[in-house]
Amino acid sequence: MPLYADVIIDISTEKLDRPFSYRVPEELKESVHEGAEVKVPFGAGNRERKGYVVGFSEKPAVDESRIKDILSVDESSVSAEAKLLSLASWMHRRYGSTMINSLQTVLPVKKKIKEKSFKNYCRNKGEAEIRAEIASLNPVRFAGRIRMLNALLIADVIPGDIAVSKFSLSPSVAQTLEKQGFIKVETTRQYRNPVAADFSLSSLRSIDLTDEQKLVVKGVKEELGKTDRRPCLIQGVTGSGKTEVYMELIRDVVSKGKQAIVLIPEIALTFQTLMRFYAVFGDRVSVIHSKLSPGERYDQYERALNGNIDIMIGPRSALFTPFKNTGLIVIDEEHETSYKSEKMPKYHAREVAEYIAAREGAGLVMGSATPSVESSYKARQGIYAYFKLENRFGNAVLPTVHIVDMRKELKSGNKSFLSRELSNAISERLIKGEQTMLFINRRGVAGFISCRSCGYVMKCPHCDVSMTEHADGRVVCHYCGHTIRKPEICPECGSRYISGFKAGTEAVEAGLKKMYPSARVIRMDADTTKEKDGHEKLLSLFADGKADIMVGTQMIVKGHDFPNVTLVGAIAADISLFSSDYHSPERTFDLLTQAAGRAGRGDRAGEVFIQTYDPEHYALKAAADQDYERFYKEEIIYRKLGDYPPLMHVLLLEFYSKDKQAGELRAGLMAERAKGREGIAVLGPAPAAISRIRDIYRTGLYFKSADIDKLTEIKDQAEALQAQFMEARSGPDVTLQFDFDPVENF
DNA sequence: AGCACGCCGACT
DNA sequence: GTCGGCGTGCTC
Repeated sequence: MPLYADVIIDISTEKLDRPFSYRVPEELKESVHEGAEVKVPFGAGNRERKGYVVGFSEKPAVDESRIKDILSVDESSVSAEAKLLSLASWMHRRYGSTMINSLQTVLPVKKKIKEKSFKNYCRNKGEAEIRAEIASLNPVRFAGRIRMLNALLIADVIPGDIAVSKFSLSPSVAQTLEKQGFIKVETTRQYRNPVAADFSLSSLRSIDLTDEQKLVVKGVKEELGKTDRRPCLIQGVTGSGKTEVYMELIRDVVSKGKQAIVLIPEIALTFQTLMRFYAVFGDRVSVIHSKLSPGERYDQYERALNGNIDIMIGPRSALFTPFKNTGLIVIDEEHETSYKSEKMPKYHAREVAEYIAAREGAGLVMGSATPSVESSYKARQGIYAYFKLENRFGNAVLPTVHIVDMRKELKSGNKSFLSRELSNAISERLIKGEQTMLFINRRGVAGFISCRSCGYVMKCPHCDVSMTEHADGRVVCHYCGHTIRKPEICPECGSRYISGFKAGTEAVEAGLKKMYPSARVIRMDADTTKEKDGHEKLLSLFADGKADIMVGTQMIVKGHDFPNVTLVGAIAADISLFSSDYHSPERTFDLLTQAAGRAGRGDRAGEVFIQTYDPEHYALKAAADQDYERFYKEEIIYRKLGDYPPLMHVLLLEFYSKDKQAGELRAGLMAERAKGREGIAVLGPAPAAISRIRDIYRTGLYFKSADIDKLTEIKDQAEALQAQFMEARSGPDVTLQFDFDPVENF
């Protein structure tokens, strides 16, 4: 039986960014594999081109007669691209996404490539000659050539895009003109460097390490020098100088001719962080982040490929930097949930980094003030090497943390969102001219509209969520964008008492303005930071002392230091604890620990108030005492009791369908097939927490096992079953996604 | 990107 | 007819 391979051709054109089928000759069957670099004949001229195998099929996708044979396989290829391709193939198998999805995750968008390589058409003959040529040419037959020659009389050099757009230059005309020697084609590639845009360095800074940092650097280097090196976890309190440790390790790796990748959560990727790296490593550093255009992004990819840079800083996608010889991967703020992808393939950067590091023989270093329970567990098991940084720079004093029991407040008649203690503290700061930060956990506190007579809550007709009232009188669904005008009367009972409850931050902002009319309040949430530099603008406004109080969501807790902030309040600390997600206590702990770290970063001691309806919760108490150990010990017990990671692995199958029954039916079938297997627990199927979005019904099916391989088997089985359904094309469409050790609530 | 094909004016 | 430039569309 003939075998066909899907090959993507290595030509940087948008239109070719898809696979082509090729026949695998008998003698190459052994050596062709997913991710392999192959030579194939391409196009009418059968020109030999480089390509990469991205998949296989037994049936030809197009008419058999059109399919050509693969010419050869380059087995020795260690090109960065081939490595990325095989990484994509690994992710495709590991996380159960389609090969195309994996490829799109790993490879940059090629479509903006035109902006990257400029073609310039330069005049190559004298004016007289050109005039003579124009005069001799028939103006009707050679219209294209004359247009171009005339243009050359005006300008010596004509950029390619202008030639095409203004003089409608076709490739055949350009070719003829070049052959006749009238023009010379120059291709310039210009890389945009997002780092060095607006400053230059006279000299590079050196790295000064404290004794404690030196010790950690030494320990990590020793570990990474071993042949059976383990990933290293550095637990360092805020302000202990983890970045210096990373930089020294990077300097060492770079001096050996290797490259380094530094992962940072997008939200923490500030200009300051970047500057620190730039000051030490100069323009051998580059960065990718979400604000870069596809073109700029692609340029950074090329710069890495060509060996123009040694260090890449960025969010989880920076893992796919095509370095020739990656020597070190650093994951800063290792516990951050943004390292888990929400799109297929739903990979975790930590896991992929481990895979890359093992394959490349590179070191993996992770750091956090509050490591994830998963990583801490591995460190305690000896799977990770563990290091600690305990000393802070200077003499920063730990803030005093108060836990405020909001139930007592309510009993004594205080119905406001602020406890008396916290509001007293705010008044005090206002008088002293010091700043206050108040944060609210955004989850579950989006505004909604309800009827006070009958209790009707307005829901989106397409999603299983309540709708949110906006300031301009519109009512919007935050999941699908469905927008309607706010109704005058309750559609259920006709009462006029239907009104909106504002989203958390908005309500708090309004409340504060009422309570402290003279205070200058800044609100920072998804709404107010929508515009391009909204985030930075608000932060610098606050840093410059142009506001007294900043209200916001999690985003205000991460990143910037404000020396004049001496008071931090968590308005409703336990909202996230109510979520059924097993990560909630951990997230609450992280958030509160970080929030507490915001208070008193200057020389004045800070104060922190944690308002809660659940003051006895271990996560809150541990955060108040800034006691990671205690939190971990308590948390790991709950994880054990609940059979959650890191002790067990979870696989979530997500079924999406327009037809409610079809999704449930298929989930039920797959649950049935998997039942009775040893060492695997099956939970569900059950409707998702949000059971419908955009008219698509969502059903979840969970599997738990201590052995990740067993879950992978389940995934493979489900994939095969799904493929059968796709083939049969019977009944309504049901799509299936896989999520290993899910982080977000489904 | 590069090649072929079809269109259309010009010329034998 | 048929030659050849020019623009368009496809490449397994």
